[in-house]
Amino acid sequence: MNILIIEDETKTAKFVQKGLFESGYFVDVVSNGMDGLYYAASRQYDVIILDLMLPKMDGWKVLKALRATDNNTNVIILSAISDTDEKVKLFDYGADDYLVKPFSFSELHARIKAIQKRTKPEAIMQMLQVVDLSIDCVAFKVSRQNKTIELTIKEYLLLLLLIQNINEVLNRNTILDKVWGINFESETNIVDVTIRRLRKKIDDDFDVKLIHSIRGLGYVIRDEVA
Amino acid sequence: MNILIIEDETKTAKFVQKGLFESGYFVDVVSNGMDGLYYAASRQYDVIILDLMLPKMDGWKVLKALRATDNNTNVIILSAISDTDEKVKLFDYGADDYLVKPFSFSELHARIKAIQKRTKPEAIMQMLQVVDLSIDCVAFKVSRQNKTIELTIKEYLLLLLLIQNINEVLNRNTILDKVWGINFESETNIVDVTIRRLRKKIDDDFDVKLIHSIRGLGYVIRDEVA
DNA sequence: CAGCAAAATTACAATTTTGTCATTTATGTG
DNA sequence: CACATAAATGACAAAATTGTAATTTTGCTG
Repeated sequence: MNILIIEDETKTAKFVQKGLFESGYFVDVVSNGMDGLYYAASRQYDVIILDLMLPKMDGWKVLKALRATDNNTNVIILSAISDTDEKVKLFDYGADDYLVKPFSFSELHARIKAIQKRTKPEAIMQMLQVVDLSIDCVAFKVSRQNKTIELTIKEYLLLLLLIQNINEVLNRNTILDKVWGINFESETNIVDVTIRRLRKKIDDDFDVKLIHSIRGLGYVIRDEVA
Repeated sequence: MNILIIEDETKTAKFVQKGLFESGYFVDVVSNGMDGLYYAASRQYDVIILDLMLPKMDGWKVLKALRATDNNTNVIILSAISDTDEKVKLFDYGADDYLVKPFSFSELHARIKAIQKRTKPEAIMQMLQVVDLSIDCVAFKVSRQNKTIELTIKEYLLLLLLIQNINEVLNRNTILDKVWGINFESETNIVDVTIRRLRKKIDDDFDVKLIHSIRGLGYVIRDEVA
């Protein structure tokens, strides 16, 4: 997932870039329209975030030039004002979404995910979601409530297994088999330990717990209140 | 994974129940057709294992009644005899599989897994492919010419970055930024080293090289002959 | 509520990964 | 071909991950 940000206000650009990078996107930033057009032409982006007010060539012209060259990358417009007429005209020009400054990162992120879903329904498949936890399988990124969580491979594979079998209790032998490839009798308690380490990262700091122990059986991640 | 066993022979029922439970399934057992229908209606099962010979209401009637109520849970029939006509008729009635007594537990288990696979199509997975190298992002598996390759996280992220920008030369700073999050000047040669380690695993044993160095610029993975 | 077994937790040791640095090899240029 | 520079390589140390084992806590059952 590649995103191009065309924005001259360094503060906004940095803020958006940081957030997107942490959410697992690849992000390029340019500070004027000319550079933006050049980047947009030379690489395949999934979304372009375009500020309307830019030096040299404003956002309107950039958008027009983009569409004139048959580039139909999704464009999200950042505007300083909320003006319905402007909005309508921008959509006519081929904008895909419109966001008024100032905005929160989660707002922007929601718009991007919505666009992604709209245009590439299968791309969303690489994102798994449970309650407020999301996994980007491709980028190997996990986050809960927009907070990035760093997992090790074992923790990640365990989490993935539990989520792919959501609401199903998996016993230790099944987990040992799928995550560690151990399909013979074993005295190890590595599942317990890894569950512990995973919980520390994805559950300890949150009120709603995702991982539940089922005494005598195993573990389960639930998205329902049980 | 919930399974309902409708079987009056205690011995067979116990034997199947034990095996399935130890394999991680939730199992309910009832000993006659009436109870079976009642259970099937009140809970969502993934598979129903139905004996043909039952007191009160035989397996035929149970199956018919099930399908009449639009319950299309997968049904595996247990029959005492092997009869092609019977089999055909049962499939007409809506059975999903057919097993002749006596059977081994592993036979039954294989049928259950087959049905599972048939009804729940491919798990959510994203596959990336370049030449003869493929990446299963979800399972975190990489292979080339069907040989499994074990990568570390850094190697994996580097590979992914190169592949997501296939045929594009990425310079060291870009790579440092995207894989290591280092977006300031740095004297490190970790990119070179990790490229080396990656090559050892994905290129050294193969004639066609995927990773190419571009002197003065950076690295690229190509799927075209250059 | 006592006793037991399961699960959680912690500390520790073994192993693997990661990054640095020094050295060697390769490539392009005059 | 000699020089300069870039890239490749190998050895090492630091850091992180992984698995084991012992201990504590929790939950169930009589």
